[in-house]
Amino acid sequence: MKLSKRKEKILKAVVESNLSSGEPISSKAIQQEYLPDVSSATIRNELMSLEEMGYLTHLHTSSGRVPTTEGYRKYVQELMPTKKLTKKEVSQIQSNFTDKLVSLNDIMVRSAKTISDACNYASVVYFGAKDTATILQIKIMTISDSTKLVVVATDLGVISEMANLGEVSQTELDEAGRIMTEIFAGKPLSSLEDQRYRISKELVKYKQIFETIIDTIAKRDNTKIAVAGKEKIMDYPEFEDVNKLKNAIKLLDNDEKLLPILKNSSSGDGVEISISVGGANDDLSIVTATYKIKGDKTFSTGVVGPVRMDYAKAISVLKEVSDTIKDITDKE
Amino acid sequence: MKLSKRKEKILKAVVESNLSSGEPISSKAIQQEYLPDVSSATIRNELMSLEEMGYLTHLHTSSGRVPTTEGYRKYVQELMPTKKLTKKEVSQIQSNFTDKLVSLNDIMVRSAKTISDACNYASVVYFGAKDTATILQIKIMTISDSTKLVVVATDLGVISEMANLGEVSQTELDEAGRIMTEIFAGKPLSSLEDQRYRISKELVKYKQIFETIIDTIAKRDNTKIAVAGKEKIMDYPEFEDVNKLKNAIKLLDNDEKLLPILKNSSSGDGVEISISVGGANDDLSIVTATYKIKGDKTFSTGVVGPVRMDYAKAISVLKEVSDTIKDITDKE
DNA sequence: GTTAGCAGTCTAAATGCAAGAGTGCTAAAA
DNA sequence: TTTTAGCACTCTTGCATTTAGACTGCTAAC
Repeated sequence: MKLSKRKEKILKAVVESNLSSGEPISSKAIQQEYLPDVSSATIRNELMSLEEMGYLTHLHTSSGRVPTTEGYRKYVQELMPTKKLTKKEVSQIQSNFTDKLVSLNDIMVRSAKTISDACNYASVVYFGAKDTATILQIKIMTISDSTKLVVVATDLGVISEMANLGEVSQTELDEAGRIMTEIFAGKPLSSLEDQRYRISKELVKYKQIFETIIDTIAKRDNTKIAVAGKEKIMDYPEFEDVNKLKNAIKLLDNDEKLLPILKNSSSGDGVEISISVGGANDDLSIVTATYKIKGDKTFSTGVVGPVRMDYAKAISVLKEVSDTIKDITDKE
Repeated sequence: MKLSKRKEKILKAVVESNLSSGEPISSKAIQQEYLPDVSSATIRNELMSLEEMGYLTHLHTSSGRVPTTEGYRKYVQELMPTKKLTKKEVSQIQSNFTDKLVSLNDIMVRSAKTISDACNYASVVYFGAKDTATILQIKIMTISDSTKLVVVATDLGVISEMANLGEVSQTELDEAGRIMTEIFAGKPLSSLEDQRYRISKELVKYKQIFETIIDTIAKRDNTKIAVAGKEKIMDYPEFEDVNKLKNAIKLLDNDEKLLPILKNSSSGDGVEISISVGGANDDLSIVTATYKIKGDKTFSTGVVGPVRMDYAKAISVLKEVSDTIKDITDKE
């Protein structure tokens, strides 16, 4: 439904006022600060109408208006001005990616840190590409009698993990690596898990080695999400409430909870905003930007902050970071 | 100063009551629950005396007594009963270390998780041994044209990290690895940093490679402390206060703040208790256990919880974990 | 369609009161 | 000298009441 110009102005005023102060706003204040040309009574009428539409709400009879989640959504979708980052901010972001990133983990961790620093909220990075990264080569190296190092090189970076394979000669390890490379080269990383059954049946000789390697890589993959800047959101006034703070931290510390939210909101390509995510976490918003790199590999970045956060800035930062990552990974 | 038997009993009663309830205790309650043989008036006199000595305090005229930090200290040092872990608890702890640990990181992370789970507080692990681990071998492997994998094997486990060394042949890498092994084998890990100047001067040919490797390993080493179970302490009632909660989380999220506390309290060998650590963090206690493994390498484990925590249990858990780690590392 | 004006509602802060908890002191008992 | 009973005193906590102030919603006039 299309709002009248004046209703748009008023909704915008309510949201922006709430964004900066966190307090409800009265009809009189709207008149004084945003719309001096009409009377507060007229604004009151409009407010009532916007409230009926579900964009605003009322805490009690004599309190000013605050936007509903719906109101926020309308704002970010239709009314919000875009914000351009300053040159300084852009170069600040880019400077975090000047040295070459060699492991998948590096990219995630670095991105998360960069985003969080740039917009002063917490940030999450989900590198969906991790599952679909294309395997290039698998090597196993001898470290000590029983400890071996498994290295999986992919088109997006390298994963290396120690594994305890027992006493196996380097010759055998080389062969095992060669065979695994033959089977998996060109396939996505996730195929390691998927084809576990087939492999262990087909290649009886190295069954034990394969299984250990698959377990090791799979285990390593458990930390799927990089989170940065948790401490940053603690200072926003909405988290003066202990329970809200606890909820926020528990969410950010828990990959299992975070993942569905991230995956869900990043269904489309591009920027998506989820306001009031999670049942108990009414006070958290997540702005996500999902991009494809190297063709079809998803890369989701997100800013996690209070519902009244600077959405415009968050979006700009995410776009900048995503573009930078894209540049890096596609260049190679 | 030695306390009379009765004063000891009363101090013990106040501390233990406070430990379990978190509330101040009155003279009458002490009489009923701990010392039925004397009147509450007598207890009141003793309480006054203990207060003068600095072990107890008073929130206001008509409130019961709570222990001071000094009182807690006296308690844990002289009055606390030792607590034996149940068989179940012991095997629970040991079961976390059954599969072989191959990297230094593994040991830290696993220990932290185990401790936190066993006593339901947050835990920190500082593997001082990391700096002094003896280097056994250094290898550099080719992953792609420019990306190489640096592997440093030590007596305590392996460190592997990706580095961008540019286009160098495997032959050269082998030689560089061989030379570095020759120089560093038998020396502590920290010598990599320490001898940076000497090396880069002595071995001009591989200077670039050496420096990159040293940087890489040093960078990796930045995360010196493993922290686990942050979310566990959030549910203790003392952290209903937002600021206390914030302080606790900020401390646990900040290695730079944590390290001096850990290093400091683990100056001696064995168990140490720091109550009310950090200026603003009056409500956190850290119980640390520091041990030497493989001769002279320090390994500090710690339990971080509210001041009124189950110290006896924490100590037992730390001892058990430390013993287990010692077994593992010394066996090899 | 817009506005002024006002009654009505709700909050938030201040005030006062009563009940209860626990101490500190005194004087008597052991 | 130590212990105890008893009581006055202090402070907290919870509750009810009041008051001032902030806004709205409605009505009637512009």
